[in-house]
Amino acid sequence: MPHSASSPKGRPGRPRSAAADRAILDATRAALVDLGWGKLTMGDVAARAGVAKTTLYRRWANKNELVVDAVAVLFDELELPDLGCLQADIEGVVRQFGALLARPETKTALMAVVAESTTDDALRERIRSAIVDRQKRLVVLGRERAQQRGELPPDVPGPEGALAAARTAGLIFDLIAGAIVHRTLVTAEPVDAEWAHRLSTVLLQGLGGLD
Amino acid sequence: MPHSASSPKGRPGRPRSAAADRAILDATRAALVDLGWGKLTMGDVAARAGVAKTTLYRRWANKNELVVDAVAVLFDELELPDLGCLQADIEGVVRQFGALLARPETKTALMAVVAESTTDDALRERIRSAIVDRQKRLVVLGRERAQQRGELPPDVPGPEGALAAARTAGLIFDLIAGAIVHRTLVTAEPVDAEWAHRLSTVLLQGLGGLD
Amino acid sequence: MPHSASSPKGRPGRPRSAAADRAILDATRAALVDLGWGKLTMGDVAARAGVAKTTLYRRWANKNELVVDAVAVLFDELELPDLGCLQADIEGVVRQFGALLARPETKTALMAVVAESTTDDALRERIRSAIVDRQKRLVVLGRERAQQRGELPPDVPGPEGALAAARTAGLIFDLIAGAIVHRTLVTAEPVDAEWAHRLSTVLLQGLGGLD
Amino acid sequence: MPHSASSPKGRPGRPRSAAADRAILDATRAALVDLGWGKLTMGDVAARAGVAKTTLYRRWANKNELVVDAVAVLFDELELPDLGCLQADIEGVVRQFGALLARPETKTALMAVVAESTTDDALRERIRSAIVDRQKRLVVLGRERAQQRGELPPDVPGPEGALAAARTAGLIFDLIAGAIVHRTLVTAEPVDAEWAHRLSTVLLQGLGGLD
DNA sequence: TACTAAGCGAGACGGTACGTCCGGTCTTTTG
DNA sequence: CAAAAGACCGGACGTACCGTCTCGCTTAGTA
Repeated sequence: MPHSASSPKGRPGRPRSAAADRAILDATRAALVDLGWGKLTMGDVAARAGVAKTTLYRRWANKNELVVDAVAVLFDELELPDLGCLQADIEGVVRQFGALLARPETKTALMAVVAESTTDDALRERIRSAIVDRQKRLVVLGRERAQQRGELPPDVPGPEGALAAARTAGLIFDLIAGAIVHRTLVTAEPVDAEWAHRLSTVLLQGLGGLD
Repeated sequence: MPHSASSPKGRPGRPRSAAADRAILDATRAALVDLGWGKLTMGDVAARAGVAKTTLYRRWANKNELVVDAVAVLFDELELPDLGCLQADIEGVVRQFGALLARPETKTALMAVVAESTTDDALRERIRSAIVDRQKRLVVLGRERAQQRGELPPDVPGPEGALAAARTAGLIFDLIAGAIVHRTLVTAEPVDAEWAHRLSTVLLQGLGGLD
Repeated sequence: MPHSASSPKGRPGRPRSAAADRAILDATRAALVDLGWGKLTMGDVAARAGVAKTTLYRRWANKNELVVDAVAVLFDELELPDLGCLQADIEGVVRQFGALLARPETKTALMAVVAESTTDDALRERIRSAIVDRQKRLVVLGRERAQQRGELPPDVPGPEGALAAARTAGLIFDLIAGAIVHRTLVTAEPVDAEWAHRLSTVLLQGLGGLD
Repeated sequence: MPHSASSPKGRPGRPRSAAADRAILDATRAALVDLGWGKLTMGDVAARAGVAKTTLYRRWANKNELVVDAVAVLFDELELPDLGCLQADIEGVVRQFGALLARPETKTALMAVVAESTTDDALRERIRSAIVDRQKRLVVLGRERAQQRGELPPDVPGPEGALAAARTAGLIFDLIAGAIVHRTLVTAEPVDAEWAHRLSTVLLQGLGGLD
């Protein structure tokens, strides 16, 4: 998602190199792994990508924008495979997310980007739209599937029902994502099958208590 | 915790100024609030503290060490007030932690420090010992209190019982801290009384399901 | 004479700014007059030149190199005007050199640079090639003119004659330059017409005594 | 000549260590040889002397004062031995001065101190009184001896005679000292017996031509 | 086929902060 | 008191990046 002129067609002049785009994003992720956010430099990314610094700045306004774009795509690989029952589905996605965060590139990328966002509202917004909100779909999808299977009661109809559903989805998202992130980055212990099972057990059991 | 020579007594030469220590740490926290990690500069901290840059470097080897030390103390204020029942205790600590993270200084500090730690093992260890582990005591204490009240069954005696208890404490810590951090820093919505209540409800209900 | 890549043609990238070169050298001379070698700082020179400090360091490796280059050109203005007879020629060049060293920029520059060279062989070589050797031409030229006028006997032919001529030229150069420098910088009295006359008289008279 | 309190006797308190004085001056000369003026640091001198920096500053107000004092004594060893005739006397003192300046400590010291003086009038005055003027006695003494031997005519009596004598002495001093210094420090070739002989020849022959 | 507009590599540019070093002062304890 | 030790402030050092700029050259589409 480099910030280019809008009309991709018929613009005069030499077109941007798609290969450069790819090389830059790959180089950014590689540099992030090797160096972390703080030590990553635009010059180094350019050199890794075999590209001039100008080519970076023609596409992204600054380091933040570039890194967020380079990182966002990493989180798109999460899926909710249908494993037959809600608990299995939850465990599956927990393990997936845990595995994702176990990779140094994603770990570094996520934390760096979130940290930088604490004092940069525009960046925070970009992160939310590019990364976080795209994953909430997993919670919504899992809930729908469970309702179809009869494991969860259907939504209360009407606006207050929808509101309650949204609130619960938000809580679950914070719980799952937060627990995984905390275990990975702060506690620094692995998200293994056993831990995923215990987490999903607590969640399922606990959610019953929310009216 | 500046890295000073060990023997505080009878060393020859002019002793380090304790006032400078304090001024520097205060200035660091203030700068962190105003500027965030990335923009914070040693020169600025020195100027705020009314101190020469050399005085900073005499005490801390670099920015990371200084900021971690400046930040660590902020998390010591968390307590577990006895509110009569386990749910109230949990809600209380959740709200406390939420309020703590709502302050810009703590929010910025925590994330910055954690992010930096993803590529710096020494820093990660320093964080864990200086910040994280000191808060696990809250979970342990809450559990003991609830057992005394009869709200939770006593620990199974023997080593495997202790192990199970430790594992559960770890899960709870990740769940509570993770959810609060995630809500505050990623979802960017407040930890209010209502959310704290829902979280504690899920937790209490869910914990019953673990064996 | 900034230390740049050799080929001035067809090099890729933005070319060095010639205006910056000039501004820096001018600023260096000005700073040298105002502050002297010891107090001269690269930051100050950069500020006077309206240039970033990096631009200085891109061209010169350090203060010494910069100042020598800035100073060297000052000594190129010396000439040997044909005043009709040898004594007048000598007096002319003595007065010229005296006037040159009377200017604070040249005085400061020369001494500073020579002093620094006493412990820096590379610097000494740079000075000799950039400043000193270029002035020996005056002695050689004056001798040739006087021989054409018949005021001095022609060189003895053969290698030993050339050697003797070179030795004498060296002695004369040390005598003239040394006396002027010493009077200006150590004795700190002016090189006026009368002193120039007395010096040239001693020299002319004295040179007759060499074989 | 450290700037000490005036009364050396009966002062209360612990007396200054004379050993420290000597150690400091020796260390200063040594440091000057090793490092040159520019790189010489007070801390280094103190360390070499096995003395605290405070002890330096208690005796000398700053680097300049210390170095000039350390250097001045070096030039006191010049003498004018009576070799029987004027030319031999001159050659003798030329060789002596040449040998003196061949030593790195004197070479460095003299130039450094002179260079620093070009922008510091107080320092220049201190140098003149401590170093230069003390050597003019050699010229005056040589002249007197030659007059007693009948090699030079006696001074013209009266004030204008004295003035002329002083002027000539000044010229000779500038010529001799200047030529030696220039050859040693700029031309960077040795003052050997042959060169000394040629210099004295030119001088003696040339001086006959004055009035 | 030439023209034109933009992309591109290279690298200079003005800034800003880094972490180090030194000058000269101040504050301790020890003699 | 002096001396040794060393902390202190101030300020310059030379380096590293940032994000911008100016070159000469390449690569399209349009005339």
